[in-house]
Amino acid sequence: MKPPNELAQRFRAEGRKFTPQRQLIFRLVFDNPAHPTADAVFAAARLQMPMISLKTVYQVLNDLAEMGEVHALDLGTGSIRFDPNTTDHHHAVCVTCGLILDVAVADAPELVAEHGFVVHDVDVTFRGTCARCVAAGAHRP
Amino acid sequence: MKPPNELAQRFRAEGRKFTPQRQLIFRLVFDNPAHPTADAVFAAARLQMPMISLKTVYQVLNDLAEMGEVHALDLGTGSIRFDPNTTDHHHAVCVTCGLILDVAVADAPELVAEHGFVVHDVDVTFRGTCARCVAAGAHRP
DNA sequence: GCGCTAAACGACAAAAGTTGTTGGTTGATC
DNA sequence: GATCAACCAACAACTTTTGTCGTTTAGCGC
Repeated sequence: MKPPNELAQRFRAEGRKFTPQRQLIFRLVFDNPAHPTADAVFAAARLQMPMISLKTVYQVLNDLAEMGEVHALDLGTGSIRFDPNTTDHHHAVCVTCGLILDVAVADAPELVAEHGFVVHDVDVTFRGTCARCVAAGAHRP
Repeated sequence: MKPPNELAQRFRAEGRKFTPQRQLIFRLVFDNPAHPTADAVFAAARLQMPMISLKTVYQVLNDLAEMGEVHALDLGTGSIRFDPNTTDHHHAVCVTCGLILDVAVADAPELVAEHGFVVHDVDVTFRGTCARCVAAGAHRP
């Protein structure tokens, strides 16, 4: 995801308006490694802009996803999460605390080619317990 | 997933009732490679038992998932899919027709160990276009 | 600065998938 | 057969996400 000031340029270049709401959401998502849900972004946005609506947050996040500036992830946690890191990587989800880690991709599997399946995307999700939860002894609550 | 008659024994051994509804759902899911949703199972069950309720289907499928007899998959298709194949394998989802293929696992990635993350499960989803849809020229509708 | 036009905003409500509640019914066991 | 826990179906609630719509606002040329 581009930094907010470059995003502003891109929005204007594409004829989109660069509203204060969008500006706020950009700042909240940019360089945010927490993989927030739309609701989490909404809660954070509300603190600074109490009148912002959930619909606007969804709209802006979906716009960013359409533009390829963020990735919308379904990690099986019940809601879609947004990731400003658009480089190719996997995710590790802690089943205890919900922590989400970025994981580098090792090898692109050509296995599926045997079925004649053309792979566009590979979504890989590791589920387990993160280091902190292991240390806390909370393997499986 | 065990065959229905063995499942009946396990249910009885655990004190669960082996009702006609459960029996029907077992038959519909057993050896079914289509990865059906709860709603699809419901539709199929209805043909043979018109009075069965969607809640019952969910309840039975969740029971089976809890018992480890089926896997509940969130493949990003909007609803949970149920897979009687409980061996370790990946899935390939055709973004055009929704076909779901089973894919063998090549190697368990130890990458995450570097973060101290203990991996319980690895969910890998390939998204792309299946051979039939490629042949039909429907790469991206 | 000023006005025009398309776009975005917020409030409301609805769609889809899943789960909770409840009261009556049924299965397994003795 | 009698007992009792468990299951069943109907209904409604819940969560996440999206559609609708009238109003407001940003951006752009003058």
